Amino acid sequence: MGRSPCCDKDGLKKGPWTPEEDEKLLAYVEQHGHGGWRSLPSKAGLHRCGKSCRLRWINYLRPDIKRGKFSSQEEQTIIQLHALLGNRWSAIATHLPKRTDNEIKNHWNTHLKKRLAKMGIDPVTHKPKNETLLTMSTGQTKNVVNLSHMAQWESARLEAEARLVREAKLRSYSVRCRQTTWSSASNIENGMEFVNAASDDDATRTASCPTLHRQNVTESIAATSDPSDSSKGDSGDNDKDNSRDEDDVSEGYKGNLDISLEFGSDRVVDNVAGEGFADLLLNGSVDRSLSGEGREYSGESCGSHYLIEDNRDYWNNILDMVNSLPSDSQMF
DNA sequence: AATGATTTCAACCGCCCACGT
DNA sequence: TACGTGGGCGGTTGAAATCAT
Repeated sequence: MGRSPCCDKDGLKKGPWTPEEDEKLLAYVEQHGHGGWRSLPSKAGLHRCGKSCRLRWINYLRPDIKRGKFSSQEEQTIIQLHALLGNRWSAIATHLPKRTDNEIKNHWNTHLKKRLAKMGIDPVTHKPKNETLLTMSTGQTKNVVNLSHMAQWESARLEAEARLVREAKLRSYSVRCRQTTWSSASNIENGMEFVNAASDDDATRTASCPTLHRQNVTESIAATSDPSDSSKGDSGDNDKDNSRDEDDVSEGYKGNLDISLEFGSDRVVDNVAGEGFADLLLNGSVDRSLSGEGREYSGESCGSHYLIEDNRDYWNNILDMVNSLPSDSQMF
């Protein structure tokens, strides 16, 4: 199906925005709010395409935008999220408050990508690029190699989360934060927490209510502390408090994981993907999040103590590697 | 100081998806 | 169900800024 252009191209201005145009757009948005971009230009007295107006607002005029140099913390976050999410800039941007996807994308392309390349890491796959890397210290090499494995695993899992969300949405679930037994155990293995929210929109808006789902994690662990139970899988039998629908979701989650790469709506994935990870990266940072500080559970209760240690070391090393790099100017 | 090369980043473009009719 | 529309996304472009010679 074809579609008409978003606007009549004739007579519309392109290129850099003038201060006068900015003023008009700002004034209009302040008075009427944003949205309705197609009709906005004529209403605002702008000879611009609606898309152009939207972009200008989102990337420049929006009041909650932070401009200027990226902090090392922000750069770390971008690198780590890129390892997990790839070029999903909008998803990455949701974890960098006040930064736009465009800005992040530009920063990646102009700085971070080169930095990783300089380190011998393929910025696309986050895998070591050549054999020279093998001469690095054993631990570092191991961790870099692990990155791709973990990224692939996480991608598959996040896709499964997305599917779960879609299925849940279809069943008209009410919005809530919850944890399935399976996801609790596996997320703890990775030092991460995820939420199976019923609505992707609400999953985005309400974030993951970190406090609440931390509690849920603890509760779920307590309920499934017997490794034999979790190894049997959760079909609802060992989680009597859950509704039938929730059991269905758990089943779907487990059943779909292995085929998860076949499907996926990026936007849904993005929404889901970010929640726990944002908490991990921005609030707890790696050390705190992975060390289990202030939490009740232990990795061993899930039979995965070594995984926690492994991943913690792994991420710490990634951070160390990034931190050890001099700033852009020194490096390049 | 002049000039060419390189880098940066704002903006555009085309595509995709969700939603309404 | 098919179609039209709006909004959003990621890739790319090109002018401006910066750097190197």
